[in-house]
Amino acid sequence: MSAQARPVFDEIVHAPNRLQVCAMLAAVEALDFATVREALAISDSVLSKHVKVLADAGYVHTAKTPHGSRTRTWLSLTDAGRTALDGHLAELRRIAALATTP
Amino acid sequence: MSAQARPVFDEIVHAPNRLQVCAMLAAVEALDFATVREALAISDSVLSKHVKVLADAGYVHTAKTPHGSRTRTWLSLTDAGRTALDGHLAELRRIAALATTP
DNA sequence: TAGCTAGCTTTCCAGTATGGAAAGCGATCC
DNA sequence: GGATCGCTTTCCATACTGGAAAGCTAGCTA
Repeated sequence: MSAQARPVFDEIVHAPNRLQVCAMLAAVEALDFATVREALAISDSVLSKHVKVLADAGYVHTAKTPHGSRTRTWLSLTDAGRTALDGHLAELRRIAALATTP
Repeated sequence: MSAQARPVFDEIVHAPNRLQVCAMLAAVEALDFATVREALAISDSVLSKHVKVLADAGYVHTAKTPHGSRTRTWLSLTDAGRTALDGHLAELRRIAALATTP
């Protein structure tokens, strides 16, 4: 799966919080907004803005589903998002490899 | 050697250009200013500022040596720098591991 | 129907980071 | 005394972050 993606440094994915969001989402089908927000310990507004950045980039898909009486927003990584994350992680590995004396 | 450093996310190391500088320096004894600047394809001022940030954090040591008639500035990772880099890479690996479905 | 609430969104408002260009500076070289 | 090299620092403009607060919508509740 994330075997050999083309190493591409992706600024959108690199931001600390977004990197974590992407990594969390990559492991599962979907996660709801509140779960991610609590995992990262950031405010609603901040997560909302990061999700918007990822969604605008086409990396994350959001879906609102009725949950009990309320609505719940589910976040999931799109194919493009997975490709971007894999590529970015590959680039990080490449850079990390520089840190190892030949 | 960078086997199991304590995973600590380091903002100073995380910035793209600085991450590369640290990774490059980790692999060798030292590199000179111009070599690093060309490798990253950034301006003098930008590299100088990043080096200053790393030096202020105690992560990089700079030394000027006479080279021919001119002076050359050598950059090298300090022990603290290596520890920070190793810890940061460990944290990135930890995050990356989240991206792998259990 | 008029509130009230949960669950995001958007706006507002700093504070910080980044980058290039240009000006500086000390040490040669001519 | 210039001109250069090799960084440093300053200047300036843009972009990113984050929290607080105001907004919005849908579904209760009285």
